[in-house]
Amino acid sequence: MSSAPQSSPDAVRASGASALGLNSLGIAKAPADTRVVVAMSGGVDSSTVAAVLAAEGYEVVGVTLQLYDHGAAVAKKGACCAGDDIHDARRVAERLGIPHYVLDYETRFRQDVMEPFADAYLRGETPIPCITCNKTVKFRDLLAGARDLGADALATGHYVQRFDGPNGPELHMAADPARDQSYFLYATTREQLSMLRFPLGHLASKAETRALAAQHGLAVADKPDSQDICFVPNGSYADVVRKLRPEAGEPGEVVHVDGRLLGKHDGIIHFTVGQRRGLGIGDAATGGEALYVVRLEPEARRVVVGPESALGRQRIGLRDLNWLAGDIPAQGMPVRVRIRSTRPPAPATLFMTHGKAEVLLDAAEKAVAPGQACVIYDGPRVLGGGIITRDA
RNA sequence: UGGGGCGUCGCCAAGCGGUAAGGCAUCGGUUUUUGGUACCGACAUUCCCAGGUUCGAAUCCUGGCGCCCCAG
Repeated sequence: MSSAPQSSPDAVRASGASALGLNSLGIAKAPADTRVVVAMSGGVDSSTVAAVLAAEGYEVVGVTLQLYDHGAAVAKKGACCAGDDIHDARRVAERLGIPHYVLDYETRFRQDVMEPFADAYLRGETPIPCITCNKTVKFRDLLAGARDLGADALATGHYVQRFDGPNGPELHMAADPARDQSYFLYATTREQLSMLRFPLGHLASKAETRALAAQHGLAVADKPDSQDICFVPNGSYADVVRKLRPEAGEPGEVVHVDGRLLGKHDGIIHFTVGQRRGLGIGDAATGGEALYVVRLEPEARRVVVGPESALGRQRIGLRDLNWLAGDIPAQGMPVRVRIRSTRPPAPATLFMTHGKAEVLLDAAEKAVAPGQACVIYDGPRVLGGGIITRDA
């Protein structure tokens, strides 16, 4: 027995949880009387969640969202990948003997995730569709669907932890820092959090998840991790943008920060701040130094490039702030922030002035891209976050 | 057609008789539940062309060709 079943998968921090009669999901009911909807993507993680909860005796209902159809979204011949994953989810549910529903969310996914994704690129931003998806389709719509099904909780396979703190639910990083997905979930509201459960967040590694999957005899135990944008099958997100917004792809100029015209590009949507490769100015007199995209000027359809030294930014404006903690003092609040998912949080100060959130990094970070998320932490706890704006 | 300089990978560039550095770009891969970054690997049997000298030349000689500068 590697992982003791009695150790709660969604560890409840409040001492004496069991004394209060709470089950492993922190709900005051016996597992058999607790209905949990599991968002099953067809991958290892969510399948394992379903298996573990079912084994603990919960009344598990599997739900899989049909979000897109490759045949329609992008011109791709052959099988529908979304279909394969749905099939995998169904097989897991069958094996576990739990009911399984497939909800057709294609329309709202297109409207709430894919189109905003394309529009962001047209504005010269670099969107994170996964965050938009979590925020809308999953934790707004699916959560509502779970309520309609009479569920007590909605569980997912995300690597993030939820604790019941003194002032309500808290969102924390996963126990395994290498696997942590809190960057993608900062936009979850406290209300959503109260019903959400993340049973994998406390695991020490993904290997444990795969081991659990194998233990429960799941065929998906060895399924490769998913990566890249789910609705972009061939790696070319620009194709998807053009398909959704035919007016994208207007050519423009590539200009050096020192004013020199270096060349032309075939659409601002192909670029993001910090990007080095694919600038198409190899023959230009660059003095042999690497050039990066420093900023995008969508109005002029201009891509401004410069040396690595021109990439730093210390002040970051945020919009659409989601805040999960208490008041932000007028004189600012010392925090740590992530401006990309793969780096550890860096020290900064958060200011709230005239209802506008702004972050001042202790040290400049390179390649801060508008449209990306800036997630704010206090140690492992997620305090909130927002979308990086273009203004400095 | 007087004088001087130069022609090495797509771009920049080292080499100066001993068997083609490096950077940029490009391509491939790894990392990554976004984009991007970073990292790893691949990238001139050949040095404007043709002869010659030499055991051996991108490096020396001769002749072409092509650029650039100065003077006319």
